[in-house]
Amino acid sequence: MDLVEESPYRFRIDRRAPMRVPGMVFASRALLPEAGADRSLEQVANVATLPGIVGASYAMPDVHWGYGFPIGGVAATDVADGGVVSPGGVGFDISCGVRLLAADLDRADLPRIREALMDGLDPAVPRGMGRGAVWRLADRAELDAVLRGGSRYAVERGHGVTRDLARCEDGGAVDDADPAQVSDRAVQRGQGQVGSLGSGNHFLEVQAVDEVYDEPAAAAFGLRSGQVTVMIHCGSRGLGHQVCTDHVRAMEPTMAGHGIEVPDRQLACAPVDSPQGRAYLGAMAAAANYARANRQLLTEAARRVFHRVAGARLDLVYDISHNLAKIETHEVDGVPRRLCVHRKGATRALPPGHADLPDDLRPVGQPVLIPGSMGTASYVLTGVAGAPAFASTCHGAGRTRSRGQAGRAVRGQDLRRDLEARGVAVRGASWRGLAEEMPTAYKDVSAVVESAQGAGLCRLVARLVPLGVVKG
DNA sequence: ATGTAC
Repeated sequence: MDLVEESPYRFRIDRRAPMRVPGMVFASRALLPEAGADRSLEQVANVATLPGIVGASYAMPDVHWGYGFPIGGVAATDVADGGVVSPGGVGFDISCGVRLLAADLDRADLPRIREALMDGLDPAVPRGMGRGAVWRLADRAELDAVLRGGSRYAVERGHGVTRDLARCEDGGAVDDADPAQVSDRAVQRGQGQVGSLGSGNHFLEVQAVDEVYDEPAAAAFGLRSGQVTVMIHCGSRGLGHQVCTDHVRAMEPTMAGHGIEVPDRQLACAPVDSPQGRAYLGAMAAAANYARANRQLLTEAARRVFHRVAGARLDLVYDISHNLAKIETHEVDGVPRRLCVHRKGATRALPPGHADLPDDLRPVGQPVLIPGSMGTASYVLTGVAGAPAFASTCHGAGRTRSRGQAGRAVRGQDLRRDLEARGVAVRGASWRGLAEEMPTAYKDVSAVVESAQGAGLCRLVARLVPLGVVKG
């Protein structure tokens, strides 16, 4: 893949047929995916062929190989110009995302209560493949209420406070969810998983604010140096996975009829303005709301433990997805256009002044939450004005080695011992799952966020370090 | 990510 270095942190893949736009990779030279080991830059070029794509096919500094689209990819299509929506541009874990809670505790309080907190969280946070959930839904009607209402429905039912919703993307629920487009099989898989972490890179972590880079922004977010925080990373579990599977299958046989040809079967798509496009977006919104309710219920589970063990409160800083497509208006060449912005392993980062931000955050910009790999730092960033890539930035460290490679390279027991020796308490779901998340299977998250800032995508606000991890 | 292949 030929890359042209436009400036530090910015590499172009020149347009050549059948690409409709160039590719644009935001990364330091050191973070660029290794050719041969990872085909994600070919995927960036493939995405550039999609009907209606505008600007460029973008890759964030944590880009790596994914299903059809790269993880760490952003693509916007023009709805009025035959623009498509593609389930592969969202990912299997629809509205997977991160929520950050701020405790009224200081890290100096932690040594004496940390083990009690971790022992309280361990049984209170359902996790692992399949297995258990905080909430048992009565019937399909109640699941439909979750699919329509997301965190708003959870709060209505007493799982949270109204203030939480002001600190959620979309006020806690995406509009236009269409539960009728969610199959019975997806419903069956989702019925018993609302309020569960899942597995893989999902976690609930007790952290401390280790360094503040931007005091006014941190203060507006409700964060101060030394404060204890809780980060929750999870998604839409089996329900979101089934929605993706179902709608890829439904789109495949309709593509020729829409006159769409793509270089990779995994780029299955349909015009936003088509029956298949609308069906997917309705189901995707429903799965997104499921993921938001999931994070809201896990928040309540953590709150109960912090209250019982430490008499402490947890206030929501923000909840943001990094796997989602949204219909948004952006200026393209000075003209406002309705775009379907796919962010897959990429985080929306609204700039200061944006109308969709709550009043108290509007002067600063949207909080962007970046989880690191297990045992390493996480970051809080904020959006900046005039950024490229339709107000998007990175989402995490980004894998460099597969799950299988990682699982063979280290034993979970050894990894846990190393983490505990470095002051990180570990409550895992399985030894194998722990091993697959070894930090050396990931890029350096600090280098990723520095590249994202260097590329003009966002600004650093604070660094968080782990004290204890409840691992999916 | 995922009842890690219907």
